[in-house]
Amino acid sequence: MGNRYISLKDLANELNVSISTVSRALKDHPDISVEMRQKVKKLAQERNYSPNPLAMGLLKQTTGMIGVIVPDVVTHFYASIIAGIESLARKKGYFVVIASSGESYEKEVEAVENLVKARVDGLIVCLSRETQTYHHFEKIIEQNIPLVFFDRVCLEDRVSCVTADNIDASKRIVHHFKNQGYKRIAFISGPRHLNISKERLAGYMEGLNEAGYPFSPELVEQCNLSLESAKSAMSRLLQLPNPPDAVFGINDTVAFGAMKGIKERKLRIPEDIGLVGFTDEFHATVVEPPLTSITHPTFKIGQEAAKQFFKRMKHQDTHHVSILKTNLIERASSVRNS
Amino acid sequence: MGNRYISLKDLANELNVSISTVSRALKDHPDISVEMRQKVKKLAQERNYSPNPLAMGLLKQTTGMIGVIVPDVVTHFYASIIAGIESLARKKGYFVVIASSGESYEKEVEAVENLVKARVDGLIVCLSRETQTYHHFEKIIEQNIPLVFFDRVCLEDRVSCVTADNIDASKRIVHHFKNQGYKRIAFISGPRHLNISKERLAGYMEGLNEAGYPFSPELVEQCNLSLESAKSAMSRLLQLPNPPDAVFGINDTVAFGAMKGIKERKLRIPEDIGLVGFTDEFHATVVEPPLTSITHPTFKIGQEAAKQFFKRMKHQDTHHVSILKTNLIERASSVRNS
DNA sequence: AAGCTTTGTGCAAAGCTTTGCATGAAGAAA
DNA sequence: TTTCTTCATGCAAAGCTTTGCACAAAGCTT
Repeated sequence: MGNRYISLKDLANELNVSISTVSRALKDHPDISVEMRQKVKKLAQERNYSPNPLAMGLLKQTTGMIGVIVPDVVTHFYASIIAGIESLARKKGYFVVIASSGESYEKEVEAVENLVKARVDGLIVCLSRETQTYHHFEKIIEQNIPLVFFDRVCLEDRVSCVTADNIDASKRIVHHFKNQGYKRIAFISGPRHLNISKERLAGYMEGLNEAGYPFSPELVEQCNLSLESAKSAMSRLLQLPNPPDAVFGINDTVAFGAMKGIKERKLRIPEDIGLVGFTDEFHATVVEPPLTSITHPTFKIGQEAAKQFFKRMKHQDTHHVSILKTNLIERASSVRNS
Repeated sequence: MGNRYISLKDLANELNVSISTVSRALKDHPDISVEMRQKVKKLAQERNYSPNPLAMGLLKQTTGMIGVIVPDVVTHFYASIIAGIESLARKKGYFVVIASSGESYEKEVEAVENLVKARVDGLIVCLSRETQTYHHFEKIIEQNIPLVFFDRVCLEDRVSCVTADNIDASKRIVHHFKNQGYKRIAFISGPRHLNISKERLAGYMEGLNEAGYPFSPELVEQCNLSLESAKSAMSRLLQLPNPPDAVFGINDTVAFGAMKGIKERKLRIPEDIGLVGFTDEFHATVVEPPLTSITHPTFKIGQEAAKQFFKRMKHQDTHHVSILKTNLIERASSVRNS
């Protein structure tokens, strides 16, 4: 019936010893006699004692919580990364508290504030698509609170970051298209200020260069990373006087948006137009046709982010940029002859 | 530089007043003079004071955390429900801590223990597919810890539960198939002990009855809710001497597994075989052909679960079974003539 | 037997907040 | 001037754990 948890005090009273004796006995402190230790442990077991994390936290000045901020929680990409973070956190006895920015700058700032007020031990963050100023994170850095970014990152010179090798990946996509005989390769990018946009664009251009293809500015379209805006971007590309015969979308949602746009025009994939996404494994296989894509090792990204986080927890002045290798997996959406 | 948070003590020292004065001033306690209140508030603002939740928690015996246990976190269905829970929790100043059972009974038990040790204020749970005994939850009930189940539920007579109207939904699926001219309707179910299996089977049978269709036991297949096992179940159905011309899968993963099984045999959907899922909105639209399905109001389920949770927090001895209406959305996978 | 070491426990502070009760001063009433 | 209010503020306990230091008793040495 009683809701109350058993405390050291309760055990101490019952055994007629002091709280400190109980505390030490439970930790096998050598000062305590062996019989006492056993007696205490037995009772603790019976009463189902577990130490109060609030008291511990107060003492140790730590909550054992990691705050994670993502643009949204329902996209498989983020859900899977969160799962990766959590797998490591749990091992270390930490909890993960998730906040969603909903791709909004204001909500991101708010989430940071809330999590800090809740005294999380640190933050793991993927920037919202709107975020262009970083005061809120600079404050975190000044306060010496561990901070790790992944995928969409900033302040790389001061905090740990985990990203995919975007340049290399984009280059490989271009080469893959070339191998499959595609000639005019378009790129649907995201907001210019995001590192993923910059890096993937750079890789795309390097790839074109290496492939001996000309760079046509009209083949680079912008979108805000939403499905709808990606679909419009695709439509614009298809309305070009000289439309592309291949498209590379900057991330999973964009790839789907592009696919919808293509299907709407009754064009065939991969015959009329090749499509490659920058996507996580799961989504790529569920659509029709299966999407050729650079697949992110999402779970691993999460784990790496957590790893960097704990490294930072140990060593105040550490930070590190992890660049994870990606995989180009060829599927039906861009393979013409097989 | 300094990592330390400002405490009431710091403010008190700086102002040469006592901690209690500061505490009361911040809450506009009438005992404190107006000037003092203003002075304190100003300094608190400047120093960016925020109360330490650990100390508050210790005092109030509450952590402001809700533990949520789901079979997995990457499935859109659960992710979206969690988002629903969180939206309400956040409003009330609570945090959500997520644990995944991975569909394993042991891990579920472990998750319950861990969350209780972490002193969550209560639990919102969807059972793992393996869970058949409920000791771990009965213990929670005895300890008077608020508990709410959703989707896969148990102990309905003692705790709040949120489910879809499974019987009604299943009936509607059968009628829909009949309207589309399908004659032999199969059902791929899950583990028998789960309420969703029982209820959806019941609805299926009632539906057949109402439709004037005979019930053929061989048309009810069992699977363990994994994609693979659902695919095998589908294969078994297709190998029947008299195979079905319509299939209804018990949930989203099963519907996808069935779809894979059907495609593998080069059968056409909906021409050769109709398919209806019990799915959340998102997945249904991303596959090809788009899946007719009973769509769960996932976000709303989460919100309702949270609502019941807070109701229980207020009133010790409350519990309530919420049954949410579902939607049958007709899409290409089961519509023959349109 | 006196003094020293060893062994086993207890005290109390720190970490932070809230809140009932006490205290002190100032002002008002007698 | 004395006593009683009133007003503003401080004290201390509670909530729980860890840990440095103090203390007491017992056993040992000389």
